Amino acid sequence: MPARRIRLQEPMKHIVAKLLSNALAEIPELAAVIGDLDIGTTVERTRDVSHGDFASNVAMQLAKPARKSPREIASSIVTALGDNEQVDKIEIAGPGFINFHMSAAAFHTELKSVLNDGSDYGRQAQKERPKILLEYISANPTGPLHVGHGRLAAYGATVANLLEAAGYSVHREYYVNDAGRQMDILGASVWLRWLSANGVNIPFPKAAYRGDYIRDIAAAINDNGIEAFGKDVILEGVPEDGGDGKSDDDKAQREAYIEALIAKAKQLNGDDGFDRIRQQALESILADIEADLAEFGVTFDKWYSEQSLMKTGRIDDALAVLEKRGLLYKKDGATWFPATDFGDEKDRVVVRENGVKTYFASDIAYHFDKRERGFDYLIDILGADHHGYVSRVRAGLEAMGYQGDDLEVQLVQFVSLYRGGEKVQMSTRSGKFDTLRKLRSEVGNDAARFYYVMRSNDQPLDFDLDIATSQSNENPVYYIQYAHARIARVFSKADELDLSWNLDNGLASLALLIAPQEKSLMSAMSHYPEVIELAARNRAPQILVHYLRDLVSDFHSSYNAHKVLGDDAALRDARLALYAAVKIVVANGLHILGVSAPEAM
RNA sequence: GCGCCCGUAGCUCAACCGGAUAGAGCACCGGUUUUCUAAACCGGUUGUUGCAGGUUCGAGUCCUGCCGGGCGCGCCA
Repeated sequence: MPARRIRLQEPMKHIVAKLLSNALAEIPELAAVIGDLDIGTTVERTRDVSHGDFASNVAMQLAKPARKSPREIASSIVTALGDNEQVDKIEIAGPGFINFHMSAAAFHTELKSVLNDGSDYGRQAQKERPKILLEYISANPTGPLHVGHGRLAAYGATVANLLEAAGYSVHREYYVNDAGRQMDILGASVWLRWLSANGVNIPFPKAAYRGDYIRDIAAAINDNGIEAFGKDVILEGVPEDGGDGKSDDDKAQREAYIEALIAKAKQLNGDDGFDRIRQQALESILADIEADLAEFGVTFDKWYSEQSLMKTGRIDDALAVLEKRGLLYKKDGATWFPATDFGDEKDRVVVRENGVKTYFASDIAYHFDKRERGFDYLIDILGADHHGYVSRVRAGLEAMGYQGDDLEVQLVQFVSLYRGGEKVQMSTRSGKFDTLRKLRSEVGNDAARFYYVMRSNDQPLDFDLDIATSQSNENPVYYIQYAHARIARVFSKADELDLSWNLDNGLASLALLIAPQEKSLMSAMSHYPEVIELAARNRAPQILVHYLRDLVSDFHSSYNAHKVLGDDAALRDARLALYAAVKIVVANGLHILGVSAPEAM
């Protein structure tokens, strides 16, 4: 089989932009006032078919600098545009829009590109820069992922796919908070559950990790060398646990209790012994998270460990850089970073009075390290509750000598599950439906991936389990997948009927596709590369979701209106060519969303 | 109190660095298959874009104030 030649076709929109640029270049008085206006951004798809296929508002944009009326400018541009085989008609309309009616030949060319490029259709040529580092999820490794992390996962993975399709190099990274106090709490939690399983029952701290998975980890750890100390030995000198209340006293007492037990765990097991428990717990949880995500189609180029950041001295290095620049000061025994000098609202502690470096110190070092590793542009995808960190991490980057603008943060709002019209409670204790794994097993990976990105990330998401699991027309993910399966069925039916598809004949007969449904389907299909570009630029997967639904709707209309496997071979082959192309576009779009494109349903 | 995000049709949501008459799905009503998958299609109804101003050729989109909701404001992570 000959290698298929991949020719990365520019989106149709760029064709129009290029025509406009060429025309403008021929009009000196306009060329002089374009400035940094990007002609491409003036071109958009029309909403109304009577306005043609594309419209540009460039004449309106240039009206002010050129000090002429928009229509006058439009008129001279249209004259300079002249004739082109890809454009049937150019009109000036409304306040000064230039409307382009594309030729059938232009759409046929696009259809051929789809068939030629196949799974690469819609992919743009590789850009050298910026090299993007996309960090997402980065959930603490203290337990299984919950449904909120699922949204971060689906959103991050899809944005990464979109950016790659748009030609960027994307490095996917998960930051593992495997250092610090919470790891101690995790270790102590597992230790106490292990003791309990070995007959030593210590009142389980309210501030510890209480999930059942902790017992499972405790049961599974290699406990060689761990000793079941007596209750009185362990509790000696340890204060009582605090109450359930939200008062500062209760809180402080709960902290004191777990803190004392952590100290005891280290003392009795030795630092090495406790470290072994802690690391086993961590590895077990990380393995679970990684497997969970892999099943969900979410993978990373690097799992970046906070421990490694410490061990390699990068945190100390970062603090040394700040120190050298005079950007650290002492107050109340702690070391502070003057974040207010860089636009944050408060100064921040980087080393606590007790000598322990804060999470923020790691964060500065980590983001500094990202830039030092050669990534030009950093995107962090965070839960909406983390928005307070944005300005301080930016401040850190700036203090380290980079631009704050090098860091973009996309915040993802919370997820609520609904079943039977009722909000599903997700507290860990009543915990019917808290984990991503449970959600995936109930609704399936496809529906979960799809629903998570169906809404804009800055809107809270109401995830309706009834709709996501229903196999009906209420469920958009099935609607789209069904179109793909339907097309696959047409081709297998053609084989059954011995109506083998002649591609060349089909391509030569595209001019027969003149039904309104077919024309709008061809037009819709040609949007795809622009949709990818737009969705990538806006970090907005829902744009792709909406597009696919619209595209598929056009397909279903066409399918219902026109029988494909008819007697007229030329028309049949042309329609099969169209459907083959639609199938490719649907598959490509679903692939970016991480949703399967089934051949049969 | 201060900061960030949000407010669009009965419901859930779109709307491309500001563009032409603000669009879909669901729900509701009626219709379509001797034909390639009816998980489909066709037709019908839905708006003071939270409120009030401002910026301009043009505002759901930008600015100001207010109302309503979410989140954040630790020597926690």
